[in-house]
Amino acid sequence: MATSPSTPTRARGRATKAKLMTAGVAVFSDKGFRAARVDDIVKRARISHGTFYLYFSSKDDLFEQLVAQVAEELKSLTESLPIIRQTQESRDGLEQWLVSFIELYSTYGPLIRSWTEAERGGVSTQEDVLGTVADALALKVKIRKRKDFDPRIASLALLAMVERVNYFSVTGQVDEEAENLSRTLADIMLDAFFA
Amino acid sequence: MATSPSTPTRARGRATKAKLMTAGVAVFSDKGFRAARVDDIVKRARISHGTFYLYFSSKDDLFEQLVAQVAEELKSLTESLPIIRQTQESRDGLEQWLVSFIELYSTYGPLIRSWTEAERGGVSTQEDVLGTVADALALKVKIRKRKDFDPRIASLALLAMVERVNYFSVTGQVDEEAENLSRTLADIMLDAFFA
Amino acid sequence: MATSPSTPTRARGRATKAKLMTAGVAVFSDKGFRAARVDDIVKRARISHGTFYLYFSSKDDLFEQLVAQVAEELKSLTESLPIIRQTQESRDGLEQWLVSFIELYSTYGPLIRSWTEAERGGVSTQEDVLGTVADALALKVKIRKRKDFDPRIASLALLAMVERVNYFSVTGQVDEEAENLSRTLADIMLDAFFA
Amino acid sequence: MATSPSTPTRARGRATKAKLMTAGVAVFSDKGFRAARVDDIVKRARISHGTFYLYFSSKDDLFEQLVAQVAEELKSLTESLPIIRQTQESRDGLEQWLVSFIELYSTYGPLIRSWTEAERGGVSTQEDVLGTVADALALKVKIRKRKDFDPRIASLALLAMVERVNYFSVTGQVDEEAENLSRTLADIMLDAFFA
DNA sequence: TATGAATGAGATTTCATTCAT
DNA sequence: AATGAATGAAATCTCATTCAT
Repeated sequence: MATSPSTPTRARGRATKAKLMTAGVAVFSDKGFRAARVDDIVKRARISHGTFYLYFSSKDDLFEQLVAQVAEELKSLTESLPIIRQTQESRDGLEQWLVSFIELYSTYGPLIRSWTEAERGGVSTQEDVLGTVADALALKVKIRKRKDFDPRIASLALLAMVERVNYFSVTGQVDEEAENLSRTLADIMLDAFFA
Repeated sequence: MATSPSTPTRARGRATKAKLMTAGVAVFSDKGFRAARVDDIVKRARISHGTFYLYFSSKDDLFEQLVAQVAEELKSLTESLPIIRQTQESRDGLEQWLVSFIELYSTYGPLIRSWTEAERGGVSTQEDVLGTVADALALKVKIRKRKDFDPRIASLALLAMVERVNYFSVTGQVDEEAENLSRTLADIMLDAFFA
Repeated sequence: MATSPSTPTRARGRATKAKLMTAGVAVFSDKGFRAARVDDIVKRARISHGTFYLYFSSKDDLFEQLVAQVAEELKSLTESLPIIRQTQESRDGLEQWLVSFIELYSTYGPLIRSWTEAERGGVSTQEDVLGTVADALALKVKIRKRKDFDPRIASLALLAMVERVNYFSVTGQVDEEAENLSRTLADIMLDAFFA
Repeated sequence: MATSPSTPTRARGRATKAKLMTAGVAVFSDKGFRAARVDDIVKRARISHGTFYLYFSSKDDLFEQLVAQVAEELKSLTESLPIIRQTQESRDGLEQWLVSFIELYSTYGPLIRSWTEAERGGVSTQEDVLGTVADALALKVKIRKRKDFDPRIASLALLAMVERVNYFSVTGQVDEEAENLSRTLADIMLDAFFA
């Protein structure tokens, strides 16, 4: 239908749009895509109902713009992933990277979780976030082939673990300090890869 | 509001209710709680609209009854979890158990994923499925204390991994045979626990 | 459930809400609470269906707000009731007051009659309109104690009579001019009180 | 539509029908015609849903049969009303009659109140119960014409009073013994008629 | 650029009545 | 004569989007 309205040109307009996007992350995270009401978003942004459609052509449009934003940040993140070998250096590098990963997930995790739900036409599933990162990870892990599984699955498995534990950490179902978690998880990952 | 209508007394009624519950699992899994239409459910069950409300007082009610059913099955599953040691026997037992776990997830996984979305009043999140099973697993794993993490987190992490990989398997983003997966995952778990 | 939506801030909104309340009185009066359709109300107000729920969270909510409005007007009415003695002055004052009472009943009588029907939880019955006014009346009537009845019952009885006759007048089962009625009723009341 | 099913021929059938009518009085009285659910009625009668339609072709049909029953009893009541003059004998007779009237109202009052609500096609209003009785009463009262109102209005007014007070007595908003009430009301009536 | 109000398509829910046993 | 189950038309309510100012 209507294409996304043009980007606001003045400072005030940009500020309004930013407020709406921040509110969008919060509300989509809280309630999921479907349950999120445009009303919830505009209330949280303290913006009027009509103004929303000045910046986004629809609820979908807002979601897509948020996704694009996350994708952007994810891209830089995966690109910063170091080569992983069975060395102390790698361990430190991986741990460091996991801190960033977890940080990103603290902000966007629940939003990403609502990804699937928002898919319209089956497109988004393939653009799976974890899958993408896992593929990058698999390429960086210098691991010997094991007869029973390939690195891609292992990467996916381990990232899933990271994501989930972090999710529990964010929602308070597990209370460990972030720092602690990343070390623990780095340990498990390396143990698993190089068992 | 209205309380859940009484259980049907005759065979025909019980069959109808069962049909509706089966259809419910399918539709909630497909679309998530919010997007699922009562209409979708009754159409799939080939039952009239009004009949739905003969057995469930609302869409919420159906969901809650499904959750209760899953919880029940999960309970038996966790109870059947064997003690896990660093032996070949344990490996086989765990692998076997994972097959059951994965099977359960094949049926109810997507439903469980729509859990959060359906929560009304924040109750459900705490009754997290994985969390519950993870706690049971932690108790069964005979593992030496590692300085940096307790078995509960490890269990949770590993189950998260299992769940996620299985989810990818179900949705076709990873294609491995179930049998293969369970062995792979059992390997990773034991490696991680007893590294 | 949902709480009553907030009051409109601008003139147009207030006008719309007023239109809906006026239509509500008419429709509830015509058909009673249960038989009244939200559809009837919005059609009469020439307002769209969705707008109704912008101002009232439900049919119940509209009814409750109308009841509150009636209660408000009744309060002023009872407060304006003069002291009643066996004098010509009192007779005139009472007659005058009855005119107001009848006028109020012409507007809200049928609505008040649908009170009982709408009661949810048995609250409304006790807040009986006539009862309230009768109590006020009993306090204002300077009457000697009669051995067989107290002023409160007499007041109630007489007001009931007034209400009913007026109702018949409104529905055309009795055709007397309003002016005529109030004099007649004032006569009967004073005769009864001071017989 | 369907005409009323034929009267049951056997004892069991008659008992069932009686149970349904009793339940009908109770439920219509409690909730009014519209709000009364067939379900409420059959539950109270401890009869199955389907059986209801064995005896009554519709909810309306039940109501009409109940009305007919009340009308019957009312007819005998009005016929038993004595001539009323300004004598002690008349006072006693009227009081006695009011006892019967109140008794009838204790049973059917709330049902009669739901009369108007049930009217379909404006027929019932004219068959107003009080109106009918009032007319009978007016004929029996040997009263001199007052310049300002005719006996019919006075009768109606007074009966309305009687009905209403009795209604309050039934619902517990006034607590006087029935015996007491009838004397009080007889007093007011005669005072009013023969002031 | 911003807003409060209005809209209406589409969802959920109710309940008198019919059906099969 | 009795029953539990099924039906579907009609009602209530929701909410993304558009409109007028």
